[in-house]
Amino acid sequence: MATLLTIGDAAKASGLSAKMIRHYEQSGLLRKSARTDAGYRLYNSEQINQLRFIRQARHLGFSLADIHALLELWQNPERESRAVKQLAQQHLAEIAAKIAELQHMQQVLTALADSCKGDGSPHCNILNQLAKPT
Amino acid sequence: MATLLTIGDAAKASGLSAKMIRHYEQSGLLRKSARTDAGYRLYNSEQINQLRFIRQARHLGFSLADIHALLELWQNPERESRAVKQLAQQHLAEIAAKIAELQHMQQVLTALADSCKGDGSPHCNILNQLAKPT
DNA sequence: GCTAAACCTTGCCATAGTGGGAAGGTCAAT
DNA sequence: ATTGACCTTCCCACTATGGCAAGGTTTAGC
Repeated sequence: MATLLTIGDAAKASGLSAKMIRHYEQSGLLRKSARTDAGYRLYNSEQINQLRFIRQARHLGFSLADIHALLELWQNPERESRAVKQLAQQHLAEIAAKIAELQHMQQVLTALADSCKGDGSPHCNILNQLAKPT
Repeated sequence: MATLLTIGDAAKASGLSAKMIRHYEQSGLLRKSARTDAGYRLYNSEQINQLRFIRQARHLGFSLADIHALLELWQNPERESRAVKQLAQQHLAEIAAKIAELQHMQQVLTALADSCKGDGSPHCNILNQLAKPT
């Protein structure tokens, strides 16, 4: 039997918020769902799977644009896994870049914080360093 | 002598964009600058130093709200370095949290990508895993 | 049958930080 | 006087998410 869920239940089942499900539909990530006579959105189990897919991809940090592409690949039996892997690797490169940037901040700021006594006196190397003309 | 720079030159001198300098003023981070008769903003060397301060703090990933606080501490001779260090450490905690999150993504996605052949066939573990009901 | 709670709908606004662009004024050099 | 490079303000865009408001619907209790 086809169990159809309203958006609130679909949200619970998928781990997304109802708000975001509407947003994904509106931004073209999801096709428009069926509606009750009263206009309530209804989701079948295949759509619930799509929502889960989206949630997991968001968890991995994929952008909505990437997820759009991933969804299309997923639903295309003619896909080449090459395309999927390429998306993943591009995303991995972005992740690595962000990590590197954050680690640089971490390193510099840790050094600064270590050289600041953090007591009641006004002297502070963090401020001095920020103020230093590059 | 008081060398006054227009916003474009102040941007070059500080490494910020003119656009952002206006934005920082508008959002209360900077006090309103002097103006020429024609309404052009003018910046003195102390203000250029503030702009550099902001740029360096942005470089370390501080939010504008944090920078607001840092600027006030910087300009307050009565400050306690404790307060500065606390801001830095809170920010370091956020950085560490973001790094951890990204590293988690990295780890999971790397494993998935490794298990995807990336050839001309449709089979792909990345998609399978994303589709798996948690 | 009525009412209240818990849903649902759309639409607008906000966030943080940055960029783009338009329409118009100004200044310096030719 | 003209031209190009400035400057001004104002509005819009992005990403992904949340909040709120005004209104319709459904369900449960009385």
